[in-house]
Amino acid sequence: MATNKNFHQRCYDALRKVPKGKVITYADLARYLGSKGYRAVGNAMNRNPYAPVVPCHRVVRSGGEIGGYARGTRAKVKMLRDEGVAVQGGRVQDLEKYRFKFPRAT
DNA sequence: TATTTGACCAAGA
DNA sequence: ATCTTGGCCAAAT
Repeated sequence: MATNKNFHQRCYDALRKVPKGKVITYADLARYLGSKGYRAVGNAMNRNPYAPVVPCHRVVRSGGEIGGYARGTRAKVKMLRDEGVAVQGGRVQDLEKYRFKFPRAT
């Protein structure tokens, strides 16, 4: 079962599956892990920025707002735009369009 | 072991 | 629209 590894580790593993040009919300990520620890997810990112292998910058808030980032929200926005995500007014436009959905176990 | 912290969320005033 | 309050979870102190 997936609950063996540490919560953080699972966060990184799941986040790694998010393709470029897509984003995911903290809530969805937590929900995918079978938990409601939205904050724990963000905490994991903040504490352990596994650098390039884990695209922490693709995680945004539920309302489409960018949220925080270890190196500043500015940098986060910049990267998202660079990946093709429309960010304006401090939030993602057409969140539903860019939102990534995890495959579910069959 | 207990308390604090945080890149959050939703609802209320 | 902004601000406050309560809730939620795991890691760090």
